[in-house]
Amino acid sequence: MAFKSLSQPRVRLADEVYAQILQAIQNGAITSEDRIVQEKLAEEFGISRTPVREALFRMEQEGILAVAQRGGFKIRKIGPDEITELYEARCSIEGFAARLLAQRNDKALNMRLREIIADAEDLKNETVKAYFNANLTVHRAIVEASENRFLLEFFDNLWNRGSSFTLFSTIESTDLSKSLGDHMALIDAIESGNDTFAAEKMIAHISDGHRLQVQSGRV
Amino acid sequence: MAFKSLSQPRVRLADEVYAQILQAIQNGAITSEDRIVQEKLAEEFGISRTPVREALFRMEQEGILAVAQRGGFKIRKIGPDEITELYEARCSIEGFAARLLAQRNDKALNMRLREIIADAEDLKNETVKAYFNANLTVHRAIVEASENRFLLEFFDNLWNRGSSFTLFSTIESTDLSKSLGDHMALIDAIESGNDTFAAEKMIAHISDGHRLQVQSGRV
DNA sequence: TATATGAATACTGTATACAGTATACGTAAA
DNA sequence: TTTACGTATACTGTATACAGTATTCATATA
Repeated sequence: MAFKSLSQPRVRLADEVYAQILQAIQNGAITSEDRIVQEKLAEEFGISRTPVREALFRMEQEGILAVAQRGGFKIRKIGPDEITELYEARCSIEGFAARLLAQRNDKALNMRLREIIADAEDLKNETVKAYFNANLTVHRAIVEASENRFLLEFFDNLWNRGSSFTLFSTIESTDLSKSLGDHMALIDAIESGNDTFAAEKMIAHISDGHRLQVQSGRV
Repeated sequence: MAFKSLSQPRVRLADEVYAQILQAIQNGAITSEDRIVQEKLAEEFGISRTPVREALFRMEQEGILAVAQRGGFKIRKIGPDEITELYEARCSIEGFAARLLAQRNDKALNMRLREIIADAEDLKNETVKAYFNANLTVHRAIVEASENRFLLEFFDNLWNRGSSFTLFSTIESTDLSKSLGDHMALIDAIESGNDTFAAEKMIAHISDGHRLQVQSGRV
């Protein structure tokens, strides 16, 4: 009789702290007005400063947090220039992912992506948060399907920044039906097997999203 | 009379440790056979474990180091699949940088890039290391010129991995004259103002480098 | 000779102490 | 009332201690 393996990597408090801070940023419990101080957070968690400090450094390195005036960290805000660059970086990562998928031209995979898009856009609640998650699910599925761990790591890096939540949410929920068509058109382009065309379509899609951002005045 | 500002950010030991470890990896003082242990390194540096530990975590997060069997870290090796993905990620980043430069079509900038290429490829010593540095200088200049901080961060992330030194060195130094032409051809493509063409040229150039890697049997 | 077990050592995660720097606040003087 | 200065507090970087887990080694037994 075989037993189930009990071997597990050692769980670190720093990782749990990281996850909780990230969640607090995403659900608004920590805002861009807040100053995140090692000692204060350690007291809140009831642990020592060491794992808190390690988690905060990791988030700083990932661009989620920045050093605050008077000590501590804050959610890293980005200006219009950096927002443009963030969208450009998305074009680079996700455009190339589309290119790789078009080269592979895997029909079953493309069908699966269509299902993911349909599922993700079947929203129960048309809130900003629900829309952000749907958009993230779709775009991440495409990059994940490219099976390139670096592109996925860079994608997560871009989307995990605290400001991304508000940035990448669709501007108006009334765009939903339009957006649904847009995503399926991406799979159409991938299915064409033309890698440059697929990349261009993804780049155009993301650039459109950026244009909507600028037009909304949110930046 | 005005005085020179003395205000400087606080220097951290962890940053100095990071720089020294990275340099030791690049010049071969630390090899892929070595196991890097927090306590051992702290003793060598004559400091406590805390800054060493922070530096090692940072390198692990950047993909330079990986957790070793029996404790400690080692240089993160990558297999053939990951090498392919690393070149793909380069295509994504550097291809898009070329695209942005073609869109900008700044003649003075392009001239400056030509000078950088000529300088970088005027090698005094045709060693693997010299060649790696020349190649890095050229490719990084192009990404830096794109003025997108995310692309540059991702570029550095890819090139800073310990294995990158051997990966991205040109196979044979006799390729030098060919390589020199290749890089200038990239600027030709950028100067054409055709963004898709410039991107394709960069992608082809990097793919060629990957093909040479595979043919050399180094992977 | 091979295997099992106990002890020693290696290594790490976290807690806490200490020292230094930055900032805020209260008070006194102009 | 404003400014300057001293003190208190905030905050952080690093050192060191402690405890737990993993690995290695030596010895005993089969």
